[in-house]
Amino acid sequence: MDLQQFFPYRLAVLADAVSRAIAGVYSERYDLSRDEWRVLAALVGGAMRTADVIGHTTLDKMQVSRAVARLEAAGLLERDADPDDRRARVLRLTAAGRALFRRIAPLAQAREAFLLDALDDAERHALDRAIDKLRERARLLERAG
Amino acid sequence: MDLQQFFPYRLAVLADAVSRAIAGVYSERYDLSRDEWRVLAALVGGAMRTADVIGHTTLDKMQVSRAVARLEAAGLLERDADPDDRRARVLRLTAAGRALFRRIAPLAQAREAFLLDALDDAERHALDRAIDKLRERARLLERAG
DNA sequence: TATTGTTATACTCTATAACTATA
DNA sequence: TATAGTTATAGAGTATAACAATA
Repeated sequence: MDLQQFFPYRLAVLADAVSRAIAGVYSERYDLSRDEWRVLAALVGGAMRTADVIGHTTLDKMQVSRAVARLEAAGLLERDADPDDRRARVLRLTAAGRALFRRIAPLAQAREAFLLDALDDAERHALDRAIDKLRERARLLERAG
Repeated sequence: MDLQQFFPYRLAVLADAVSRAIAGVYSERYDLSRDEWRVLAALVGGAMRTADVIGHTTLDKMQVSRAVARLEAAGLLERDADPDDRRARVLRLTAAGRALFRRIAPLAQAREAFLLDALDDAERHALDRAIDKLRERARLLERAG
């Protein structure tokens, strides 16, 4: 067995490199963590409850809670009580939060485009389908333990 | 910008799921960390120096040093002085280390096969090429910072 | 002086669970 | 009694650098 050819290894190495490449546009310059960036991206489309952010991000409730606390402290996000269920919180970006996202998103998208430019159309579509299919199978294996 | 459709996000989510699926075969059952598993896999082909393991795994010298210390304590690996350069160490799996790898590798490869079975030949080849091309571009972006 | 590998330290992340306030 | 979200805490992983031995 050759580690270099082992698909899960190659995928992990690639994903780490891509993550670092994207983090480059938000971590040092804007002092955001990956989780904070994800919460920002989830909320830029509009306000939602913590539980909905969890559903949109693969973050768990603690990760969201911490990311939200830091974003709130930085003035990028507000928490309001949900009138329908006062245990819940409605999360909403502030103008500053939206402005920050609008500065970062084009840089992140430019890097995404640069990455995908390496692929031809057939490769891009195959990759797209492969990601969905593989994720489904990985979920099955995870459940198996 | 939709996070669900953002390629780096989808890739990270997939790679996490695949990593957990593979870790399932070595972490709980055999109490190995991902780094220890990688060092084991790197050395199963034969003895090599710490520096060579670094080159074969994307681990850095500290990660290798710690993984090696734990594997040695578990009797899975030996460290010998390198006669050519007495600063260096030659790392070599013990019989127990090789036996452990031979128990785990088929399970890991079965999971890899199960994942890749979701793809047809064209998708598999496209994915293969895409991984190499994307990794190269990601490296360029990382250097840009 | 530079390099191999180890150790130290501080920092971040993660996982588990206890907790508050509602329902 | 269950759920939404927060806080606490311990463990694992990460990053930086100082260090000993050797080149």
